[in-house]
Amino acid sequence: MEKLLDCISEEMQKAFEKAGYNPDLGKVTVSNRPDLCEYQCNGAMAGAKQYHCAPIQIAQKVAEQCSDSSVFEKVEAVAPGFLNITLRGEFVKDYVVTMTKEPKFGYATPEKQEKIIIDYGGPNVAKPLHVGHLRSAIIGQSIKRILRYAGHEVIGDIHMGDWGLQMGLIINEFGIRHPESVYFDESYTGEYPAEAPFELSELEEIYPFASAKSKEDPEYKEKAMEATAKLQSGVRGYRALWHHIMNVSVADLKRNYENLNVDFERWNGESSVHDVIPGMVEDMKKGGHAYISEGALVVDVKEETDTKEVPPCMILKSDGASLYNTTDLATIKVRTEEDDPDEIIYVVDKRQELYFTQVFRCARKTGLAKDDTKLRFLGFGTMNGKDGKPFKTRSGGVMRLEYLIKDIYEEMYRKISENKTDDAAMSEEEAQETAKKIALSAIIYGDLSNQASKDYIFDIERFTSFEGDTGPYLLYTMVRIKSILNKAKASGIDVDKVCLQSAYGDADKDLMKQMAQFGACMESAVAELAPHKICAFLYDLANNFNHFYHETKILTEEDEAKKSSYLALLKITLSIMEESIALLGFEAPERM
RNA sequence: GUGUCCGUAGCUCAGCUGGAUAGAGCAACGGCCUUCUAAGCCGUGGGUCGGGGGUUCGAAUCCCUUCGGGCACGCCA
Repeated sequence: MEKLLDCISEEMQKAFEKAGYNPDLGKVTVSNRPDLCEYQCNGAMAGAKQYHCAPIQIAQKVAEQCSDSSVFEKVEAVAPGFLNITLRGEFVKDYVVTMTKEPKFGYATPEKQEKIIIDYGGPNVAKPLHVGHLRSAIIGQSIKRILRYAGHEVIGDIHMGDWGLQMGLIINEFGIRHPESVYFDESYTGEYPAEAPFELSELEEIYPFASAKSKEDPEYKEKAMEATAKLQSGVRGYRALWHHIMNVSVADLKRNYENLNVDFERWNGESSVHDVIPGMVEDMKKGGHAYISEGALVVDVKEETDTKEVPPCMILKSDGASLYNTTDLATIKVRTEEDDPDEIIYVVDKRQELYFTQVFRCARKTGLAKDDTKLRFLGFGTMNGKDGKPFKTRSGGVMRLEYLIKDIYEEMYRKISENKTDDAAMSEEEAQETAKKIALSAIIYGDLSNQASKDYIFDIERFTSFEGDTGPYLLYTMVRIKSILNKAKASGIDVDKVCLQSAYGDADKDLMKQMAQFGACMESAVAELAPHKICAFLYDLANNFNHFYHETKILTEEDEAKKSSYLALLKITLSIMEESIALLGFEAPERM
């Protein structure tokens, strides 16, 4: 359905036309002076020059044309030329009623349904997820849900780091520790054991150990590189070991991402495009795009309009090895051939912007990506600690994502246990489930309510205090609504039959006006890939609701029509909130 | 050095397709629980929107300049 502001603007445009002015001037916006009016139109001032008269005169003439509108309750011309608009309660109420009858509350989804791949997550195999992985996961997942809501076909691909030197490091170190292991016996031709020869904990210990050692010991690093080469060339034992590493590691990654309510349709990584790299490189050479520069194979990606120097895109290092750009290009090739997406979105640290500019240009130039495939870089900022520097643990180390989640969960659990205001005590199981939901809302909302592209400060104290503009505040609001609806049911009211009657006062009218912004909110969130717009909308909605809640006695209301209308309003508020927080990636408990 | 992003209340941030008295949250202070969950609500104090020019009837918002900061800038990812 049409957005609320568009409906109002159309009405205003008619008034401009009737008054003899250009209808384009009739654009209406939400008032920035809510004490004066609900909506405003500044077109009279914009048009003053065009019509060579004082803006207030135009405004007055237009206002006169609005007197018998079914939309406007009141339109006032105010100096120097504002048009201050108040809507009819009936109009707002009817709009909201229509919303509830439409799918997705009347949000008009884009006409063209696209096939979109989102590349996010980007964990490294055999390395625990740390806080640096949080943003990509949460933002990517939310965008996936938002785009699906808009009707697109969306595929999430985790794009693991599972093929480079890190794997060689692990295999090499494992070989040093277990030289007798069958995987290193080159004469062995039998089946390898199905069971992995290590536990996750050992894997997690090996990698940082090997990584540190390789930096100090060149000979050790040489061995690890040899192991990498052997793996990549297909040595059986190395491949078998690699599969074990993958299985153990991926199982753990899945578990961790599940805790964040994050999932992927594709668990591909660098390894999955390894085989297409040689052919791709050949094509680039044959096509005349790739040439040797300073020993490395590169493709020029400069453009005339550049305001800065854009270095060439490197395809192979001077030692002939592939690198990050190579696998990303090969991934584009595979995706184009297998999926032929309309768009690929990369949810990656914003510091990689230049690299992706190079990769995108190279992919276009060499024909790996079709001209009409959009390649979009969505860079996110760093998650900093209270000191404004990248987030660290107290001891200065990198914090594991698991521990961060656990800390917040425990704090939540403690609060729930303290807060025994409810008549029936929670079971242990319910308390844990509830704490989990609240903790997740705190983490996700804390992240998504910031603009993705900006750095933000992740202040644990603030996030565990849960007051004000936070996820738990939203959940609390929803739990309140659920509680009232449950009590209404218990008192014998058929909650399915209640319906919106009218806007009785400012509080319920304001709440309805806020709901009516849903379509516009979704539209901009989709267009700009901006979950924070949904956060802002939700926060406003919750504020409006809480204001209404404190102004209004609902269950004790004696006028049945009013009571029914209020209860209907609660139901709509709740369902809009439920649908919205689901797009962010969390859900509300029954009580808290 | 080049490019890029940012600089708004004590702190963390909105607002930035130009509009009327620049908004939230936290922190501070003062109210509101015998009545639908006080993780809430209402109120008070707090800002020359980094500085300086310009465009405009009107600038936090657009342009220029300057200062301060982050980040990136060919063999890491």
